[in-house]
Amino acid sequence: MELSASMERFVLHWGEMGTRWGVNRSVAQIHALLYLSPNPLPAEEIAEILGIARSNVSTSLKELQSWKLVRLSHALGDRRDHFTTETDLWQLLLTIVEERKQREIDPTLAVLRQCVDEAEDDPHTPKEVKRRMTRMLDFMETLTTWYRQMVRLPKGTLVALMKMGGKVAKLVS
Amino acid sequence: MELSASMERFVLHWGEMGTRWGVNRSVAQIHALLYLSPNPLPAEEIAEILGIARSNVSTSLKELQSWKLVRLSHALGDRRDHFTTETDLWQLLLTIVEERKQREIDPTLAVLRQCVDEAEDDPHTPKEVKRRMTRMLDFMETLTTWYRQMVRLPKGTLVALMKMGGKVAKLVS
DNA sequence: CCATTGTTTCCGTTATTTCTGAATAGAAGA
DNA sequence: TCTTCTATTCAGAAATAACGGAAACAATGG
Repeated sequence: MELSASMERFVLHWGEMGTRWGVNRSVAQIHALLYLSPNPLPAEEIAEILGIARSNVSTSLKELQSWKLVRLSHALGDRRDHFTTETDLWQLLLTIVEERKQREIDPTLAVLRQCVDEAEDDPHTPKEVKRRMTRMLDFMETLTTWYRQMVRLPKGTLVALMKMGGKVAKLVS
Repeated sequence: MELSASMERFVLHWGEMGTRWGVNRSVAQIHALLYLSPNPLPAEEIAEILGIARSNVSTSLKELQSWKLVRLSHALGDRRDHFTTETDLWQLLLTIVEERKQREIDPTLAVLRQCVDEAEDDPHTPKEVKRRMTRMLDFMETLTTWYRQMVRLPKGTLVALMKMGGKVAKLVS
């Protein structure tokens, strides 16, 4: 496959965005390419299209697989692995959020609990500081509780709720 | 100010999290420190506490100010600038989201529109690819529309909605 | 088995980012 | 005006991350 101008723009921009969110450029580019590609691509071809080393593609695909963003597939009569990514963007979003939660939010909650516990009866930590740590913990717990409930809803409900936008506010009043 | 063990843990972890989200370690550490600090801190003191160069603190504070996460303040009889950060975490979240939207989402939408336009009558871009670009654009527009409506609600309403959790789903059925 | 094809790992190189210390600029007070 | 205190800028050093190529490894088919 040869990239058209707009495909190239898409892929390059995605790579750029990746770096701003803590994902390296190659990884993000590969993800973008797979998202656009109508058919699964073998690593070799990804390397060619993006002009990066085959080994780099291998590493990046492993990374993407660890994020559950890329799946393996095979074509008849072809020994090579082919790769695809989720094309349902709602599902994609949920996967990314879930994965980041597990990798970053959960450990952060653990650290916060540890901080709050440790500070509890430590005379070196000012009262106000304890209060702020506790507030941060509570805040993040509120958000994750909300997240857990939202993620459990059927996807259709979720989409419908979002499309309602501000109208949900009526519920509160 | 001297950091207690739990304060140090908090600050270090925050720094670590920063790097995972595209914010550099010093910037995130300074933000964490200011969040904990009961009173505004001068740059000099921040440098001492965190053990980083004064110049680095200056740069990082500028960065934080550009994100609207840090404000300047002054103490009587002290020529030095002092710095504080938002302690209302809802407000903090909104600020970060708004800023990232402006810096990353809006430009991405622009690029996506450009991609879709350009691909429109370009024979080199397969039909399916066009469809996927369009789907991405629609998806991100749906999310930002939702965001714009949510952010307009009074903070109390927002909090209340979130605390309701999955119960809002009743609205849909 | 062996040859071939495909994949991953490893390590040195390159590129990028972050950080520091020195120099500079700017304010405030004497 | 001169001095002192504070803040910023900047060039290079240090640290980190990304990348490529070679070699090792694994799987398949003959």
